[in-house]
Amino acid sequence: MHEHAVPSQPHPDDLARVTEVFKALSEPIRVQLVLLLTGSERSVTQLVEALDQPQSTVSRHLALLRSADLVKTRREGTSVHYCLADSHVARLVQEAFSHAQHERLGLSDHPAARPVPGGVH
Amino acid sequence: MHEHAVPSQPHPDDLARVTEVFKALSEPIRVQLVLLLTGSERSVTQLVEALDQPQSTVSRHLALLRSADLVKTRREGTSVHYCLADSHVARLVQEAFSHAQHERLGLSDHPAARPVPGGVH
DNA sequence: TCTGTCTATTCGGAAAGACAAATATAAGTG
DNA sequence: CACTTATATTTGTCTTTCCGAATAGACAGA
Repeated sequence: MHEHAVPSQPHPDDLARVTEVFKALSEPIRVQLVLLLTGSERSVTQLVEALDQPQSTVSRHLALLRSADLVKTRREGTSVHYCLADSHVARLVQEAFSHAQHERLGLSDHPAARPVPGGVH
Repeated sequence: MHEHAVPSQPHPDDLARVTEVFKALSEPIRVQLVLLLTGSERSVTQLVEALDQPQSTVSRHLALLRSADLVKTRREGTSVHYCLADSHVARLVQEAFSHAQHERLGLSDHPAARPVPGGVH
């Protein structure tokens, strides 16, 4: 298994892109936005309500996610609906949570990705 | 597939941990350090040479990675050897590069993770 | 202990990023 | 056009983070 590997000297564009994505996901509110958009699109209003944060704050973070091409928008009348740009981000975030969960549950090293439905409480 | 999912309202500790990890990986030099440590441990001197950065800079970033429990150290005489704390980080970074590569190559959405050996030049 | 090597930490300044109120823009309604 | 709703952007302030020279600490050999 694992015949594939990124060389320790990666393509500069890839390195830049990777860090851009990680930076975009380095704030709790933005990770939460990604989670909320995983599986279903949502309007800004819905996101503001879900996060209970000022509208300008949510909008600003959405703008950042959009400038990183992690989310797309669709206008519908006066409201704007956001959704994930592709499955990449969701997958990445999913995996990160899987790891965090394992750590929290005291598991040493995970043998195979195996998150729990509902997220283990 | 994909019966598992993180709830849009994740465990607070997990959210904190996830953003901590993403933040740790949001700088090019730190991602490069992880790449260099993937598969083999390295001394600080080796890392300094590989990255061609001031020793204090490399050491400072290593310290951050260590405080995030992403790397471990082993002392050997006067030198210190770093290695990844577990397979989580490597996996996450690996996946991020796989995504970046796909994007760079103009592929729309990847159907299944399938990185290229050597990283595609 | 003195010296050289290797690594970690400190420190001051610069740059980047976050916050939220206020303001601007866009679209629909009458 | 006037008005409302929904979203975006501007603005000033504050916090965080980064950089790297300088300094400190740890270890081995003489």
